[in-house]
Amino acid sequence: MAELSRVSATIVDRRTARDCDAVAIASANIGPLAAVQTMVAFAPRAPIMVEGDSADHLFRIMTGVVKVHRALADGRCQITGFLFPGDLLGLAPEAVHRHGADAVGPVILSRFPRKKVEQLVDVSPLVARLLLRLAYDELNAAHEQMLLLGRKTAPEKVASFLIAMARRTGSDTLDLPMTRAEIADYLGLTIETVSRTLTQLRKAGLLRIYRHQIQILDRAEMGDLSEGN
Amino acid sequence: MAELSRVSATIVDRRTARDCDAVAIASANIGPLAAVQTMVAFAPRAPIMVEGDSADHLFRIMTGVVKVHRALADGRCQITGFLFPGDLLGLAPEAVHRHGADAVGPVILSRFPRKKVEQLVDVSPLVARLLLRLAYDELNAAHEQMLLLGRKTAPEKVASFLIAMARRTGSDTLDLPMTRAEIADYLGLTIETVSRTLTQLRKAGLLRIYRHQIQILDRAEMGDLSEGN
DNA sequence: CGATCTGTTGAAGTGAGTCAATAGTGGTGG
DNA sequence: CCACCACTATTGACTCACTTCAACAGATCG
Repeated sequence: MAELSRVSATIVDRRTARDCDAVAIASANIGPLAAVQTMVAFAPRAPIMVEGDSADHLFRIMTGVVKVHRALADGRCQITGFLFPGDLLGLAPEAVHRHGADAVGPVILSRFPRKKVEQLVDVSPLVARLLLRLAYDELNAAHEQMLLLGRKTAPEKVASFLIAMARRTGSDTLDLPMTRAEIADYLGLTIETVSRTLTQLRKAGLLRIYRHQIQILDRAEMGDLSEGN
Repeated sequence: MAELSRVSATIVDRRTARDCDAVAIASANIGPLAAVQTMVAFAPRAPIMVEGDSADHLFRIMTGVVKVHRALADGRCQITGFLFPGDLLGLAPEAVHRHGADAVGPVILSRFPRKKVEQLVDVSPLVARLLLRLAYDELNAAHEQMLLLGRKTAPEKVASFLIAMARRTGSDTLDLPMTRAEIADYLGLTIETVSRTLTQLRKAGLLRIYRHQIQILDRAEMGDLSEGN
């Protein structure tokens, strides 16, 4: 793990109020776990978990965004999810990880020993319920993404992605932390198709784009597109 | 729910020894739940759950195969998974189902009230662990399928599917219960592409095909193909 | 024994990928 | 501080894997 020994002050200061809120909310949920956590920071693009790593820690995202992915032998990559402040990483009960996880931008995580978490599940039905709830939310998201990957067209995929991001942040003005390549690997497309589709949506008057800032102009139209209407 | 009042004897008798074994194994796992179960039977193609149904029961597949799916407004469908004897259905803790489930062939399920299950989670850490384990297994399968849907070619998809089915049954001779249309909706392809790809694999000497019976002749080659080598 | 559903095969079309050139951007060091 | 360099994004021309449309062949079932 490419772990940074010290957290740069500038990295922390750049975080938005929204991130802090999300962390605060998640802290309330995690309850008894708070006692045994350690902080860890990662530089942009640093690998947090590698496929095959032994899985002996649970992470919670404090600031920044993490991508979780699987790859084929020849390098083709599918990003299975983006994790945001408050989300958990490394819950799967396997001995070794079946997926990799990288920092998208600068990331700060809190880390718990997995054994402690498992003990808590046995002791506290509240923790068990929380983890079950989170697992099923993830499963639901995964199934939704399977529908996207298997059956949606490129414009529908991009629209779905932007709408989902807007729903998460609660704003129609997005500041995407990920590159076009990462969006492509998330949507099962190529960078070129993502780029072309974005300009196509812009020319149709649905978006305004300046690099990673994207503003959704016609939310209704975008919503219809994302659902295949 | 299109529920049959009586289970036809012929349906039951047609089940294989393998199915019965799977059920026996699953019964051992489910432990305390066994006391509150009811049996329900469904005819081939009968809907078991409809998107939007209230989710107040948990099912366990006793015999037969169930497909779980999501659809877009215009009818495009993605099958998110096939469930086999021993598998659970309807665990998600939402008030209403986000997915539909249909019987593929004749199906017998055992049904539990959801409230009872939730009570058990609170009382028994063993049940909590079991459900968590199952949820993460499903999540892992979903992520693997996302890699397939987003990044694999048609031959790789079909090979992956057949290898996975062979792994599940423990035999290289498969008797697929699902139609080409269902395979297509599971792999994000069309019926025609599934059909063409199967004949292509057959002509390459990797398969032998007679309708729903498929025999994997070259397991190594098929495995390589499924992993993108 | 016809009607209907499922599966196969062929021909033609197309959405997204590939290859390639160019234009922006951001970080680094002289 | 700015000039360079490497990286990211956009755009165009072309290709191709998969889809679509269509015809037909087997199964299955009343």
